[in-house]
Amino acid sequence: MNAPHNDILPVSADVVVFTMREDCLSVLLVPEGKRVGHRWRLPGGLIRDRERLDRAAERNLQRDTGLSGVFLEQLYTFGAPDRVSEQRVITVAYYALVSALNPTATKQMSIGAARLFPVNSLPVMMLDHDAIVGCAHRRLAAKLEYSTIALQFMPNRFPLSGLQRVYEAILGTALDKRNFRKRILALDCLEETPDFARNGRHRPARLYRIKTPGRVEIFK
Amino acid sequence: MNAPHNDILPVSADVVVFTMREDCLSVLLVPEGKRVGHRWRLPGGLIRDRERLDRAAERNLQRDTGLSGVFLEQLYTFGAPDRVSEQRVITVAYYALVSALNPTATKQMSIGAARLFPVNSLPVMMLDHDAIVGCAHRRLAAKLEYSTIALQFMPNRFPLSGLQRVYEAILGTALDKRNFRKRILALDCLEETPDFARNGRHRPARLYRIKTPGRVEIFK
DNA sequence: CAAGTTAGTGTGCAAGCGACACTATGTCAA
DNA sequence: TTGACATAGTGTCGCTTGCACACTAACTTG
Repeated sequence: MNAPHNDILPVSADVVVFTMREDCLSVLLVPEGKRVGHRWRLPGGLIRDRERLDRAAERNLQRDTGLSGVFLEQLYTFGAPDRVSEQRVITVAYYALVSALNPTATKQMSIGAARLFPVNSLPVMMLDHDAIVGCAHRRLAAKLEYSTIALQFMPNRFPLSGLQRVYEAILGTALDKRNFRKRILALDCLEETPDFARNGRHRPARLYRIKTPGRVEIFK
Repeated sequence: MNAPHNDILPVSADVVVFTMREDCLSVLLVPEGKRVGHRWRLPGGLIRDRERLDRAAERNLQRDTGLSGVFLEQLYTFGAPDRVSEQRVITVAYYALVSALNPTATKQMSIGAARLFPVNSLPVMMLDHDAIVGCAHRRLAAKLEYSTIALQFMPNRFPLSGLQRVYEAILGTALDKRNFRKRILALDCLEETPDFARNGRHRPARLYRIKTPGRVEIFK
């Protein structure tokens, strides 16, 4: 019996995976079908009976893209019935942040048919997935102001200018270098390493490391 | 066939209704059953096929409590399977704010078996409904800082001291009168009326009115 | 060694925030 | 009528915070 029982609905957990590619905030999408001219969709899929919501998001993300062990937070639940053609689906949307230079994640992401798209030039997407991406982008930008969430994009060691480029890519605006450094260092969430990044014909940049990796601090 | 189909789940929309009673932030609950010693639960119920999520919240809220036309926002979606005894239910939680002196709402609320409980002395509740109320309370307190959401609790005309008591009840802390008035008036969301509240043996208080009722401003 | 490129640093001003105490105006009771 | 009581209403000062703003440092490469 495939027809939905009354008041019992399919529920999917879909994930907006953000990562930084070439200083551009990008989203990981998977093809909706195999034909040419297909649309794209968020990685995700149906939640199983007796499965935790966040576990369902992780599982479907791994199935669709190979990614696992990433930072994941619930975003919003979408469920307007007019969003669908045939079968109504409720979507519990999550967003994930992936470090750009995480080799494991990068390898995982490049395995399947998934592709990265810059958030400012997204392809045609299934259902209301474009609205979900927009919602996630706004949430992410808002969280920059009162949390250390942007550190999730950073590799183990990085220069402050790299972090600044992350902020600028998400916010879509340029930031003053001095004010940015003052503000970030005042958070007391980074510490100097003895090392420097030597690349390019210019002065090397001090590398920093996150004091408590994997932990997102909220400050009001 | 009542057993759930695989990957098809019951989804409920439940509502945390906040209102102010006797200067105390309170939540509207309905009895889980009719026996003595029953637990209490949030008003809410299953989402129907082809029904918008927020419409389902409104419909179930009206059915359980008689309330309608209130301020309603999505809170979070809860769905750990261990939260349940028999049947796993996913809950899309909403929160609603009701003006204390709204006679229509007050009348509606007093019709059924629903009862108001101060948020600091809640009864034993079904499933994880206590966690949902806690989550809603934290969200509400956070929104006081960057929005005019508290005005949803106020009647048509009210003194500033009344609004201050709302803030204090939600935050659980006392606020300085002069700083509070400065801050609220600086938002430019209220305007004086020519009238005063004359109650009690003391100086009457100027009554204010909301410039754009029904509209919650966000200021970052 | 000159040109090019990014790293790194401090100050001053304006706005906002919190601490803080007294006068004003009504009611009510003696 | 007057005194006691209760809440309304008002301004300043110091501190912190946010923002604008320009130059020197250090490396690479030709």
